[in-house]
Amino acid sequence: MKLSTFFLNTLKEEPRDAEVISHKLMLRAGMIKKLASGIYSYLPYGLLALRRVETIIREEMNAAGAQELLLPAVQPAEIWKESGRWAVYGKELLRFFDRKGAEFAIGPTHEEVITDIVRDHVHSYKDMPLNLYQIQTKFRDEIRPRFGIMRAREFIMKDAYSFDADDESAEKSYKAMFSAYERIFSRCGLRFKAVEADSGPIGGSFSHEFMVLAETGEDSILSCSRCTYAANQEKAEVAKPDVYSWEDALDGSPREVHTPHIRTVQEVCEFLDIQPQNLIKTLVYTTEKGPVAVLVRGDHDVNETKLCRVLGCENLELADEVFIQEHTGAPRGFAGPLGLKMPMVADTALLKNGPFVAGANREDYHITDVWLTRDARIQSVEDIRAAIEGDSCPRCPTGKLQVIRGIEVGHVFKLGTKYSSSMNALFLGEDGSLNPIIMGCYGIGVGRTVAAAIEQYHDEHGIIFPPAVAPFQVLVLPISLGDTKVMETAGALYDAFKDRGIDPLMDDRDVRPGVKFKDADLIGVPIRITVGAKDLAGGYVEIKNRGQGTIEKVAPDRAVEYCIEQLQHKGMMFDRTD
RNA sequence: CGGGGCGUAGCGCAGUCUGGCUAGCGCACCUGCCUUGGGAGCAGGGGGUCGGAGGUUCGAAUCCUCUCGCCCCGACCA
Repeated sequence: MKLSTFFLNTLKEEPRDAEVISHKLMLRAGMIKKLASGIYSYLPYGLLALRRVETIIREEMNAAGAQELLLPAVQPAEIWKESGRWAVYGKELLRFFDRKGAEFAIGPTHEEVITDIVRDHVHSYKDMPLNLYQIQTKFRDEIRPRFGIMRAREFIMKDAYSFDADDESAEKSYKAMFSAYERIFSRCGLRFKAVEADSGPIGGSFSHEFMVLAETGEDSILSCSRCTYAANQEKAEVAKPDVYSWEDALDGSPREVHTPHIRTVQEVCEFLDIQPQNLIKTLVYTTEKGPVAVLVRGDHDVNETKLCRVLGCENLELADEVFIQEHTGAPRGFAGPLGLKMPMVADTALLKNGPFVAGANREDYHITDVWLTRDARIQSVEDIRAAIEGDSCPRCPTGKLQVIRGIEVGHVFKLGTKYSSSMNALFLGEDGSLNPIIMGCYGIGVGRTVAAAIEQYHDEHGIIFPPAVAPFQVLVLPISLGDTKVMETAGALYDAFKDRGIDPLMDDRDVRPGVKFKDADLIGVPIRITVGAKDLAGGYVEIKNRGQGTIEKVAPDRAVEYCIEQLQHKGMMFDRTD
């Protein structure tokens, strides 16, 4: 491709609305253009990168035995009502009417559609295992789209669905996808981590998220320093602490102290001269099963996902001021476990390091010398707090959890029979019994993967594409268009790359060299070959590795070979498996 | 949905408080000269219903009312 005719417009100045690096660079490098909030066009340069990722995904999915199909973006309300999600999905599902008044939605995901297909075509255990996938545009009407293509409303996603006759087979399907994902992100050249995730209300025993590691990532990951345990913030467990002994618990007995207008953790600590870890924070939640008091240490936060699972409830909300006054007998800030008349759940951390200070359920009073299991009627002690840096690993004896940031690019989970049951996707087993198909679902944000690659690989000059994702792997940059020798050499290199099956980009624009160099750095082509008159007189061209910043002088007739070696040697080559 | 901010040329901005000649600047774009190893210089040029509607006024980018869009923080969420 010749740059003089390629549809590419780079920007010198930073777009005002862009916040994160990948968004800024994608706009500046002419990859995308915003049409509306969370809705973007892919311009040719951006599309090339997107296609690279798509191709890798396609190859690995096919290699794993999945079959590609294409599903409609517009979906009738009926199938959503059948699965029960029409009522549950909320405003994120963009709904509308057609001319006849029939109700439709734009697909945010395709479980219903795929289940509808499979229930009509799969009737026997002999038809499985089956794995079908699609790569296409989806729409979720996000409350707040941001970060450009990373969290857009319209986005391109690969979704695969597996169908199995029994759990063992379903687990195999899951593992096959898991390792396909490892290959996909490895081939993209990304540093990533698969972390345990909460499978949410859908249930199921497995769920993993694939996170591209980047400082600017939106998600927190807790990862063990010693073993392989890693989980997202929602799921991350905390090791059970040693429980205090009853001898310790004997000293002191609960005493009320006057704490006028002292209600926040910080205020109580200052007033009584104690540390937050010596305080019991009592939070009142309302659920569909009634109110519940949740006790955590003053320096800890409740993890509502874990709490929900422990309580077995679906809706969880912090109670308001009025509710608290009514049920604890005191305004917000003075609730405590002693004498509280509602179910209580305490976090495991409260089994250790007593005694504690807690609210007295009486305005302007707290209670000191509280030993939780001695003094309060606690229904259950569970792991319900958010894990934090330095917590003990739940899987190994000595590891500590550390917090790292990541961008979620993939999610694999077991759906079980949620959709097959509600939508009647049944099959006949070997024994003649009729059962719902066991499903799994495996997504990859394609556009987000491109953004994540940029987020992970860039410097102050621009993008540094991993070669497998790069729209072009090589850029031929002749310095002076007026010099015949330069243009001949550049042209020969350009043709030679094409002969070797590499599509090079040639900057044949009649602009000053500085402009070309700046653009080359910005758009992040992995290898740049500069052809200049002086170098040619010396018998060489200059080959720059964008990632390493190294520059080598190489004879023109060896240049193509050298570049290919570089791309292969550094593991940078776009390596095909099919 | 709550709080904050912004809409003036493709991009980045000034002008708005305190109304007044033909609405400016930088980048980008076009023409010419010149230049050619890290976003050169000179000269000339094109491009705007100042987000939209209504109002006040002799006169509105500027003041008032309504409205639409966009961004950030928060709440929320695959």
